[in-house]
Amino acid sequence: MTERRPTIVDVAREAGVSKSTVSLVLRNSPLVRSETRAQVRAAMAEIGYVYNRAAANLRSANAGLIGLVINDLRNPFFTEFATSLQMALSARGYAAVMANTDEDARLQAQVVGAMIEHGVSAFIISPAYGEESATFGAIERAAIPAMQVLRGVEPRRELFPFAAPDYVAGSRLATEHLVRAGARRVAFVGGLEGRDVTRERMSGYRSVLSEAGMEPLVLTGRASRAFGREAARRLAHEHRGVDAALCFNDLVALGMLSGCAEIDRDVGREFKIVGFDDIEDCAQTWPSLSSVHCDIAGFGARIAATVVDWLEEGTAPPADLRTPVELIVRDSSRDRG
Amino acid sequence: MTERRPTIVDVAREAGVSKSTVSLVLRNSPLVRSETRAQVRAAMAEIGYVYNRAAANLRSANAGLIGLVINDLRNPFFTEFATSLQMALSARGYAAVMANTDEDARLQAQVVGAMIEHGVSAFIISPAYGEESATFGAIERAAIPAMQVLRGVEPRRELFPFAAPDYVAGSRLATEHLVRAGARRVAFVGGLEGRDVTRERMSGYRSVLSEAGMEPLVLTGRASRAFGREAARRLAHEHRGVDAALCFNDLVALGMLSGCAEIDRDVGREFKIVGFDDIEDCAQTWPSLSSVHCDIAGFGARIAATVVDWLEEGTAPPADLRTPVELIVRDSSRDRG
DNA sequence: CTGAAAGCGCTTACAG
DNA sequence: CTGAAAGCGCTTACAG
Repeated sequence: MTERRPTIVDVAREAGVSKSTVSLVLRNSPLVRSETRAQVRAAMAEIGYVYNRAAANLRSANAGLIGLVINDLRNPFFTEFATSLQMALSARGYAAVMANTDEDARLQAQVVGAMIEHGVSAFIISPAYGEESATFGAIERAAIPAMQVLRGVEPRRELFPFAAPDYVAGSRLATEHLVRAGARRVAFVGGLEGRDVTRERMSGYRSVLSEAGMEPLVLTGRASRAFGREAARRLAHEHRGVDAALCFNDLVALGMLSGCAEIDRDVGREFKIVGFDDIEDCAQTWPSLSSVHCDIAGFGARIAATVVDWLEEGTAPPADLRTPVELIVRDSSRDRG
Repeated sequence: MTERRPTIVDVAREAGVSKSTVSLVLRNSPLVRSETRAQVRAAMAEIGYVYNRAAANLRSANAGLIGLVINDLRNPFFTEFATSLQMALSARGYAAVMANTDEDARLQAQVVGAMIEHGVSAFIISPAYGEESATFGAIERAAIPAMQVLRGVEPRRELFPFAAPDYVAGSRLATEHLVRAGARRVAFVGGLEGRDVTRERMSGYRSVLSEAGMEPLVLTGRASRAFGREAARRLAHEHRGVDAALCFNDLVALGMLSGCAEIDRDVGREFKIVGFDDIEDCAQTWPSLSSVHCDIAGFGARIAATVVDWLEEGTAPPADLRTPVELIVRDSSRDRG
């Protein structure tokens, strides 16, 4: 089981040509006569040749490996993003080295270092908050193209272009919807203080409320089901006037749904909830969950295309790209029957 | 931004030694005097040297890249597995190239081919059902160690060792629990007919029921929330006698929970539900979901260790490894207050 | 303990 | 259209 893999020299011998010719065939060069090409291909099949990209990469560039570094790969929003991105890359002939950093900037710097050693051609990174200079400094020194997605922590956007769904527009849409649906008091629930994404997802909420002359009420906290559940209880006990909530993300909203079920609070008529991201679960819960649809699958595919174009055509992405979002209204924010 | 990366030759020049010595330092060889080692390390830091694994791999073996091929990466069970595995590999100095195959055997063969070109040192594969020979044939020809996990589709287990949680034991535990809790009629819900995993998760159910002298009722179907939801309705309308269900997995069970909420069927006392896998959501729903805990995070870490040992020590994994499972009883299968 | 040389499997000019 | 030669950045014996 451990005999040596055939190389282009073996193929050349089998096909009766020089190894340069084999190399040209591999690279689909038009210089090779089609007969010769066929001969070479046949020889490759015959002896079971497999291309060695590492060796090729040593001479040329573009290893065809993309590093995908994600702050929380267990969160379904990021999972969907990473999966869609990986599949789109694969369709374009690229493989993805993926790593979860668990929101740990130190771990992030470490995995990025490892990926640089592995010779990735580009990075796509949804960064952890915290000490970012180790990570981006290393990428910069290695002169590897890198995009920040979903979150931007490194301010030099010309060097590390940023792309994300339009969070501000999404929170506007959701808040307008709640106000129009008759909510008297709308809370914003979840998301950690001081982070850009929280700020953006809150800002549309704040401006709509202020336009409507309504008072905001913000409960910041971890973006988890557990926090959402607890928040549902707190709102019911400490803020009886609140009859609607825009959540930082769907996990918080799903937690609130559980919390409301637990305290037997009717969601839809009595209390309205809108999530953010529109992960798959939203359509399957009872009641189903209204959410800001970020088309994260499409976003992933788009980022894949952007990065591949960057590598292949040299067309750098815009410094700050926002993709459109849309509100999906379901039972959690409307009267049903 | 595009100047050439420093190589060991540059380091050697800077440190005033030969490039062989630099190489020995890189490989932590004890042959190098510690003073020299320090000099070399200082030189590397000074000029910003980064190790090029692709080049190293050309001479030696073990690229330190592991291929992780997963049938459904969006499913939280597999996400948790892949993430835990990747993080454990990373801690051991390995990077993971990951790909989702979306249950498509053709796509699987394609990504496996790409990973072989990238020179992965081993595969860990949760295979799609269907035509497996293209995939495993290619791995065999390339002589790359490969483990099948969670599902076994290739029968030659000496060549492609298999590991999974003990599904049979889990379904026994769950069924015994339901019977002991007073269920009169227990259904098995979800899982596609004819697949090994379905068969195993059903077999413990069947044997316990037969020991208890109870009739089985099986509703096979996709392992999705949507199917579970529909099944909850069907059971309520067409099989009124059924007062408990063991689900193929947690997604089906979560769907049943939604379905029961929808038709206002009380889960816990009136109707008992147990899921399988114990994904994170189980503890957060209302009512919380009983489930067979597979410790998938621990399983992922264990597989990482197994494969690394295989590569580094040459200790091949057992042909068929089953890891223990445990039943977590929550509100969905007990009377609460 | 350290250095000079060959070679891993490719690609890239450069001749022909 | 095809071949001979050099080189990518490392590691590996082999001398010293």
